[in-house]
Amino acid sequence: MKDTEGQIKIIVEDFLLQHVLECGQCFRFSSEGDSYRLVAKSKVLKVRQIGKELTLFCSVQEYQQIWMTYFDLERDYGEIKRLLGQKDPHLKKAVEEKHGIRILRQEPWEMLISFIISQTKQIPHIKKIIEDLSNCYGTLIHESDGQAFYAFPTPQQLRSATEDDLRALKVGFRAPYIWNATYQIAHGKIQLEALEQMPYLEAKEILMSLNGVGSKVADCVLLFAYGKYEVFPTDVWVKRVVEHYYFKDEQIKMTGIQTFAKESFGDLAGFAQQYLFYHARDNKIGK
DNA sequence: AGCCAGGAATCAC
DNA sequence: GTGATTCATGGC
Repeated sequence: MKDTEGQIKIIVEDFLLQHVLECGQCFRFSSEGDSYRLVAKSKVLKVRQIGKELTLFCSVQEYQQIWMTYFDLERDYGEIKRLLGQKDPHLKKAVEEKHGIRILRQEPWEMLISFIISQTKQIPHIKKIIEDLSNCYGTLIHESDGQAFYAFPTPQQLRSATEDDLRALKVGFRAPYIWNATYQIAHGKIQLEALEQMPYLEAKEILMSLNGVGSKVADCVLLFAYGKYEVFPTDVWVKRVVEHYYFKDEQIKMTGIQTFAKESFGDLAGFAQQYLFYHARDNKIGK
């Protein structure tokens, strides 16, 4: 690791910024020339990758306290990919194609609201709504070239939005879901920090007690914010790719997909899901 | 124009 | 308990 005037250079293996950011797990990033700019953890980060060299435009302290964990840089993805690749040829192909994926460690509250918004929406629209939410209710954290960046609003900040305010941001029928979840969290009815230490099913049950949070949204929060890697979030793409590759295009129920994933991928189901999802969506598998 | 999107609640049986 | 319908909005 080298530190040169506010930028860190590190060598990364099994890491490709494009895969990490564009595989559908996060929403607040944009491509800027040969770099990406992302907003997370109430920070704005410019980051660039050339070959195996990753350059982060931040201090050493910020890297060690935030981004090393955020990008999951201390995990051996080579080993994960090796184990998954030997399970079956379809997964092997997905892993080879999307070899640079990392499962980010994002913030529970932001993931909760983001994935409540995500239901039956396409990723570009999800990104726009999250930007609008942040611009309207979040804290100004950075300005450059006349462009302002806002942190994702805290529960307390989002409390100032009425249901109609939310509807104005085009969240549609999700407005009461977001409003209610914000109320529950802001008033401590549900403590998101407490889910960290809980077993998967117990934490999932609590998340699903929120209106508008079903099995898939809960699993996304548990995977992308809490690192519960045994989950297998099953959306339309994952359902299609599993049916196509493993059940000869036969229609399978959600419970069947979950059973299949648990038996096939075990503790690595979350990783397998992300390789399969990105691969399927990029190649329109099963559609 | 009609169908679908990183689904979930509600109703019908 | 399972299956169909409904829910906003935007992209194609």
